[in-house]
Amino acid sequence: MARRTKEDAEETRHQLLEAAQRVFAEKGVSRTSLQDIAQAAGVTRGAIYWHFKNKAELFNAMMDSAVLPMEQAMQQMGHDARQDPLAELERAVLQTMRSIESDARTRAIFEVATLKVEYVDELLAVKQRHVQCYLDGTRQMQRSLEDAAARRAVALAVPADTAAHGLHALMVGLIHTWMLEPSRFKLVAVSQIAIRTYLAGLGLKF
Amino acid sequence: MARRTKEDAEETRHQLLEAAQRVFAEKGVSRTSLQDIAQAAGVTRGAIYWHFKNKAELFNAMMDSAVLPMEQAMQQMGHDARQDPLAELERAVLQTMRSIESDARTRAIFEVATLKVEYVDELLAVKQRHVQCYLDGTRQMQRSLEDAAARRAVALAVPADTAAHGLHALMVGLIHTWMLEPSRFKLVAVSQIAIRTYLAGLGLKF
DNA sequence: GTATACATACAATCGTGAATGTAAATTAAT
DNA sequence: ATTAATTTACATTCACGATTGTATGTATAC
Repeated sequence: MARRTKEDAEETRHQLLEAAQRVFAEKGVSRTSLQDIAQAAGVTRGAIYWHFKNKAELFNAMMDSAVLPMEQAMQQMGHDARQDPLAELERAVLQTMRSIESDARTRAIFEVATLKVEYVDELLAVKQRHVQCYLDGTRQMQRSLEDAAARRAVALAVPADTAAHGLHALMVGLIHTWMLEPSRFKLVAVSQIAIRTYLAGLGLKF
Repeated sequence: MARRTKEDAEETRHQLLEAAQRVFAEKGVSRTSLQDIAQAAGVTRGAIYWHFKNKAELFNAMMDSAVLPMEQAMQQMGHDARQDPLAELERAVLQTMRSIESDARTRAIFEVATLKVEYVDELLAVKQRHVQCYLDGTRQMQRSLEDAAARRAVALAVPADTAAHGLHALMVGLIHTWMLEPSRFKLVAVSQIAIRTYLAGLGLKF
């Protein structure tokens, strides 16, 4: 074939990301060949090698398309001093859970990230991004918890950083458990109860 | 080579499981060939095909060697009516965490199970075993929570099954988070605090 | 002697990356 | 405004190594 317009190129790039998400979720990352993705996107492998260096970079780009929006949402927490930091925290967490439970794209990408990829070799960089995301998340949570405790004039039952680790682990565990068997419970509903239970244990009430 | 005694055969089988654990943890499941494992065990692929049908069955056998003992420990919970079910629950959970944090074999296998395997195709059966293990675990936890509440003559703050889901998710999340970056926190110490915090939120005190 | 516990050899497939081809879109020159 | 030159955005082809499953060989324990 031949040269297309820039908009067309962006469109095929987008199609490739969509196809990758679908096929990765279906077959797992290591078992899908670039041929599989190209075919699902209606192009050949040549197109992939034009837009991405290799499978790892394609995978990275796919993750970015889902994770970047969430990171932004997390970053915005705590910027409005009039809001209760606890309410903001809960809102952010439940919004994430809602996306995972209801949005097919987000769910597929989380499914890949939790069950259908091996974090080795080239994909170690992706794991490092997860680590960074996790560090940022716990730091943000720690601040929210400290602010909430101060506003309520109570002391946290445990050190704030440890409390944040636990809260983060609770989120991660809820997502992983739900991914294992989504029919077992309602992610948003159970998450809300679990988080409020944990916060209550810290001495924080709504 | 040639026929060896039955004890020798068992020994090579054991060596194969050990080698599989090491190499899987190093390179990920999909990227390790049976040749890699055979070489690490000091035999050839023929030995593997003699003892196991294929890579999936070898993987299954390896998981069993680590998971079966833990399942037994969980099963034994609640069989002694004189013990506080909450103390038993905590003991079981922390024992698991201790194994993961201190025992290299257990840690390697959990590392593979959480970060270095894709649950697709032939390995879907392994995922189903995880699901079963998860269902058994939450059921057991639910019973312990109900018993503990009854013994203390208090009502749980939330439905028992939901409470169990949350507690299980907390464990899973702690393990996953720790695996991502073990240097970030002490697994046993943080787990104890997090679990006690959650239980306090349920209205249960030690 | 025979079944066992492997080792060795072989065929067939698959995925990758690079090389090469090519038609259309852009740009520059006239 | 044409035309020519040059990129662009892919498609096609090829060489190569890596794995897998199986088939067959073989020495030894029983």
